[in-house]
Amino acid sequence: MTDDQGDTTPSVRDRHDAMHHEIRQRICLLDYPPGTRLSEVALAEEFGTSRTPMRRVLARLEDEGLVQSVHGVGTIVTDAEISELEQEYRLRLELTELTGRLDPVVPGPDFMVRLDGLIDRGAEMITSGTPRAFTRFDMEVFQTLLELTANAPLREMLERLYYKTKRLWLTAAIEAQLDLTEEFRIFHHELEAIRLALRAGDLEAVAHMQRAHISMSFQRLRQRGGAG
Amino acid sequence: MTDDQGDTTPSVRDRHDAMHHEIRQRICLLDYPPGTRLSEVALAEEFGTSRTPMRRVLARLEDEGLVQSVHGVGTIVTDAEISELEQEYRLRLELTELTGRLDPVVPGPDFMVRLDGLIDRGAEMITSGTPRAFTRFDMEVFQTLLELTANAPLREMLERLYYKTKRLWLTAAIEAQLDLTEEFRIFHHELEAIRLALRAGDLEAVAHMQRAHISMSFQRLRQRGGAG
DNA sequence: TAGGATTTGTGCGTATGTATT
DNA sequence: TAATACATACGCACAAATCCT
Repeated sequence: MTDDQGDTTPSVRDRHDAMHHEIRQRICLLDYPPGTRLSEVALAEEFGTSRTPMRRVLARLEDEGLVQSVHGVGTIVTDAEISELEQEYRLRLELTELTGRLDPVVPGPDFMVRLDGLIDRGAEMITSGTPRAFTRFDMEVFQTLLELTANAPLREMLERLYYKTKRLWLTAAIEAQLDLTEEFRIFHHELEAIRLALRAGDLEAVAHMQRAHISMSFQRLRQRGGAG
Repeated sequence: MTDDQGDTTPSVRDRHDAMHHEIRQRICLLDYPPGTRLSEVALAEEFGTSRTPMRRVLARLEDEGLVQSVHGVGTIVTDAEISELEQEYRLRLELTELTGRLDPVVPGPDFMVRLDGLIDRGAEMITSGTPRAFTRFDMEVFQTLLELTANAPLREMLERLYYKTKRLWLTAAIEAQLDLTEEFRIFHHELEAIRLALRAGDLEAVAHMQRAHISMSFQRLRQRGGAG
């Protein structure tokens, strides 16, 4: 009798995924900004485990490029110049477009209801949102729109690229003194456009819409970053 | 004084990469066919280390989808149906095409010399090659052609997809009773076509050439696999 | 059905490397 | 320059889970 159904005791893998997900989110929310030294023992204690499983999580984060462990020094949250980020952004553009061609999933009415809810929350966030809340919201939207393709490896790679680029977006956006309220507004507009395309059942248009906005978002970052 | 240059003592990461590379190659060469149970202690002893670093390697292979560790059972080399492989193949097609557009690298004369050498070896292999030698050769060609793009994340993802699909190609090709000599011949022809495109400096053509051949290769596999 | 053999997962002490004083 | 502090890397012993007899 294993836990193949229902909520019995969480398996080893579940705990691993939960810790990985949590720490990855902290990195993207800048709870652990680039350069932060993460302590194996401190994290292990916090999550109620020992160093060994935590090292497994940190190793995975290292393979994903989010942290780097150096013997004798520590596990440091990685940083990158905008120029280094550009390769990842351009690849992310192309993979995003692929979601419209590779195993697209026409969403059901429940999906549209969830999207409506997200868009409403996004509208409220324009005036009252903090950078942190906005990032959380962005992550939630990303995970939702990822359901529009059934191609598992594509989803996996898009997720990797998203977290690797998104965490530095917030850092760079603050440093470049971008008008975050304006960014919120643009994002909200993007979501409405995506909803329109979804209602028309045009998943390729949805993908191109996302691609265009990611491209413009990076463009704004680069212009301000290069200027100021 | 660290080992940043020259051949001083290999670093921790070097040993890790070497073990990972070796075991991954064994999986693709069918030294460890799908379903094989890998022993942590046996592998650790063979590589002259303990379980801990070996577990780190196996964990990475698990993240890459090549093996799966189950508590109390063992670490098993994963298997997949052709239908499951199709998603990965289609994504690989698209990423291969991207190598011609994302940070293409015009190769120098030394690269062309190496390619000439590879093509010559490929010609010999048509008559005298074993499936194992052919796979090794295919891996070497893949790594060489990967140099034609400078986009690091694209290379990384292409590598992941290559090993995840290639290891099952050999299994499926043997089971579907494909004419391997004919496959060798086709591959050699592909390489000559790629060389032609490279001499013309048309990297986009090189990418499309690779894409076309990967597509046709999978097509042959699917036809025979579905028929017999 | 129960028990033993085998395997992966966990916890912790120790070794090794780095940075700072 | 040397010593001390502290971090990750490693190795081993034990716990937990599964399979086979």
